[in-house]
Amino acid sequence: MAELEKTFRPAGVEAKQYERWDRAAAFACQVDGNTQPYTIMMPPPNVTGSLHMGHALTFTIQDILIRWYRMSGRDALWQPGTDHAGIATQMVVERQLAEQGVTRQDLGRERFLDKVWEWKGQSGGTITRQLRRLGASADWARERFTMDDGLSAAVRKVFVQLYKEGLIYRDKRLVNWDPKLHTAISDLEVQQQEVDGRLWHFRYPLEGEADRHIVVATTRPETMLGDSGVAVHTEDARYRDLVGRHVILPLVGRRIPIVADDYADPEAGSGAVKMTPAHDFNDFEVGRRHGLEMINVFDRDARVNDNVPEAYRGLDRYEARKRVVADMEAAGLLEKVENHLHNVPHGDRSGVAIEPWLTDQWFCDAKTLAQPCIAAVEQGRTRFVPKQWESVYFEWMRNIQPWCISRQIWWGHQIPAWYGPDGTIFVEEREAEAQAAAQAHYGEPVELTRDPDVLDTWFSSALWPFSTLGWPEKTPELARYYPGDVLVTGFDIIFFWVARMMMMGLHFMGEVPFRDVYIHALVRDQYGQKMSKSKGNIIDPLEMIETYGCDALRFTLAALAVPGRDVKLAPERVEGYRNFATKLWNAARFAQMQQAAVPEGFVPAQVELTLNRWIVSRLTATRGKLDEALDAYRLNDAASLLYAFVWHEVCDWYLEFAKPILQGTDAKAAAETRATLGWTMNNLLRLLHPFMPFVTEELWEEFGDGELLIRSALPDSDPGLLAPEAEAEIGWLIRLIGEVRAVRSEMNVPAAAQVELLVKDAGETTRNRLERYAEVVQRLARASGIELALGDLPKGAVQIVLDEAVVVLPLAEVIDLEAERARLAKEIDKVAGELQKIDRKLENPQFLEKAPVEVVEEQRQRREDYAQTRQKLEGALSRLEAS
RNA sequence: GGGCGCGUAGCUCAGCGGGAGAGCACUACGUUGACAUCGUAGGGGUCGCUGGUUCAAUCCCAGCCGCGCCCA
Repeated sequence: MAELEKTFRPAGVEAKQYERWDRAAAFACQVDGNTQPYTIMMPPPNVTGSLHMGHALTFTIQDILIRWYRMSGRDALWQPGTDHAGIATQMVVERQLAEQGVTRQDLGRERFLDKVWEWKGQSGGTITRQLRRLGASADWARERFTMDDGLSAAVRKVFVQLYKEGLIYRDKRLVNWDPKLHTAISDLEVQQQEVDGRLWHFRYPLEGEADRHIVVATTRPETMLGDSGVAVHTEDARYRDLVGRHVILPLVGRRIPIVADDYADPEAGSGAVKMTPAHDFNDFEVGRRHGLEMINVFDRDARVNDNVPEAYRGLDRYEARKRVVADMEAAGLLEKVENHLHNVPHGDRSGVAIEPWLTDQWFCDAKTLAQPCIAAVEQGRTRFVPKQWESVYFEWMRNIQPWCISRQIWWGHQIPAWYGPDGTIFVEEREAEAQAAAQAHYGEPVELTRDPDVLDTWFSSALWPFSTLGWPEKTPELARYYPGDVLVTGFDIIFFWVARMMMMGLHFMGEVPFRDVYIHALVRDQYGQKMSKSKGNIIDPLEMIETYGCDALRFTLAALAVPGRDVKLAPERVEGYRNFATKLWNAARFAQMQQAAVPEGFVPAQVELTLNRWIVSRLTATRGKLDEALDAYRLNDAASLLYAFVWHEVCDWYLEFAKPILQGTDAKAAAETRATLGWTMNNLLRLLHPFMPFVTEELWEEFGDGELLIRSALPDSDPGLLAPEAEAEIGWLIRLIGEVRAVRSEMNVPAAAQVELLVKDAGETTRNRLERYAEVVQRLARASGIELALGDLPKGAVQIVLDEAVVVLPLAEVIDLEAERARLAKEIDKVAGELQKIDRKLENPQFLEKAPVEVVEEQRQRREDYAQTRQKLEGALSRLEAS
């Protein structure tokens, strides 16, 4: 490889390396292989989507895991794809048509769907293209779309089977109706929004006692047109005599009963509540209990319909509200109006207030399907990380409501249900089968009409963990990759994906769809605010990639991905990790200049120099800790380990210590160090690759073995490579240099000045080490020479205590004696303070008796170390006083 | 109202029973051939408050104060 440039330029490298991986089919799983699979089902992003920071986080995490386990020797499958996003996609295409003045009704269903497919062909690949820029190593050859033929067949089969098992049914119930999009939506697609509203208190006159009233309060006056009762609490003494009597509904004139029901809160307002069973979920339940009439007063646009007095018909619900209030006031029946902050349900796509509306819809019996899902998590067959999310999951699953799965739109899986002339329903996978069933039912062929509705998009997403593997066919993929190892997603999606994939997976596969569910946090801005267009605080991942490089963004996200905590992102963080990439790049550049390379047959266990044994040991230790961190989904720990190892061990010390050897006269030592440096680069690139795939693959061209890094193995984790004695020795060396540097700096010794080091009281080990590392110590501590101090010390010397020895810097000309005295005194104080704390413990009989022996032993050891240090420091101080 | 979580250095956060840590920011010095997207050193913390448990509490428990999120 040509000489590396001075800085790493991500742009060209990213495109080039991704292309190499792609060409080599490096993302492909090995269905016929015999290694253990590792499977991640990518929660399919919305086909209309484009990459935002939340995607960047979740897919970076998934990619790190998949690359790590691929390099661990597992047969990795990361199944990618997109979902068809029924409402969102239909809206996009309808908006385009609207620009040409065309509605979907103008085109008709079939031609409209052609348009949607056309749009999907042109624009549906945005998000997956952007995922590639993020470095996602998904098995793109296996990409699926929820509307693919195979996945659609799976949807029909599931629908039919659940219908025949009684777990899907048609029912007339209140649903969340979106009056703008004209479709029902599920509870989960409804967002509560806080609204500054009003609370109107109305007087309803009692039947037969027109001057006596019962006061009800409402935030939605227009719904009174559909009132069919008033409820009071069973125990409410104020109204006891009124229960069973009637009021005359003002403006309408309807006679409606007063019922006793514990839903009415005696503490709230007057204690009496109006009941509109056809337009409120709570009222619906109360109405059912008391047989109240369900009076639907709105049409599909939420305009008042013909079930009300003529004056209000055709009014929009908000116009109707004004009108009702005005008329009530005019009639003297408006008692008071209060300001009232309350939550109003809004459609998450349309943004308009949802109208609870009585319609015929298809429902899925989620409660029944949820039972095995609850058990699976209770039994630990699926595990949440972090664990506390279990309770959110349980809470949802245990209180789950029927799932409304039909949507009154065109884009999606049309419900495989046909109606006979008398409305009899025939649910079959294909029309011919429905025809046959109808013929059997009626005794003759009849004309059937297909249900025009489509299914909730999440109905098909729920099948993703097995439909993408070929189900209902018994494919080798299905046998091999189900269940998956982990589902990675944000907590806001537990109900959408996790819960529903669990339901369908358990029901149709008889086994959980994934062993682990790793829930990560949301990405917020640096102030902890949710990123949103209206706040203008969006950080665009693609912009970050362009500015700092993909590796920097990925490493940042990994470093901030603490389980169970929100990710607060600031561009400066990305910049910092860009610097890290540069640091790595320059270390590699140095290694290249030194012609570092792993020679044929190099065995790291056989290196002899302590320095080389040290770095082999450190790398091996780091690798072990990385394994633990990844296993626990602690990507932030993994990122810090890598950062600290590369920067603060390899760059700060190993390279510096290696320099004199590489440039020295001992050819054997130089050769071994060149080899070990090559080995170190080679192996740290492997460790870093899942986190920073591009820069590492690029450098691998220099330090690798000709194969692609993405397909290489992680380093050997042989504990035999650990070398505690080498770690002790190099640790001592680092401390020595650090202490000398600190003292020089504190004493304001000019950086360029060389200072002699004298060492007093050195034991044998220290003497040997001093001899061995004289050259590096001189170089890194800017020492002119190192001598053992045998006789008297020079006057005005600075003294450093290092274990049993005292390092002396004769700085008579430079130092301020008083300052040095103060420095030593301060250190003695610090050490004395520690000693005092330890002594208090050791003198406490309770401590000696009750604390574990190893803790007591540890404290004794610490005491001894501190005592030695204090003695040495005091010696140093008295020598200073004497001089 | 119910539930979950968070308050540790100026900022962003690790740690979560026995020695207060990192990154960034800040200050001083420094271009010695990998790197100024850098190097060396340094300052900076009653670990929100109050009690309790314990030989020992930033860490466990309770209460309080402040903040966030989810569900109703």
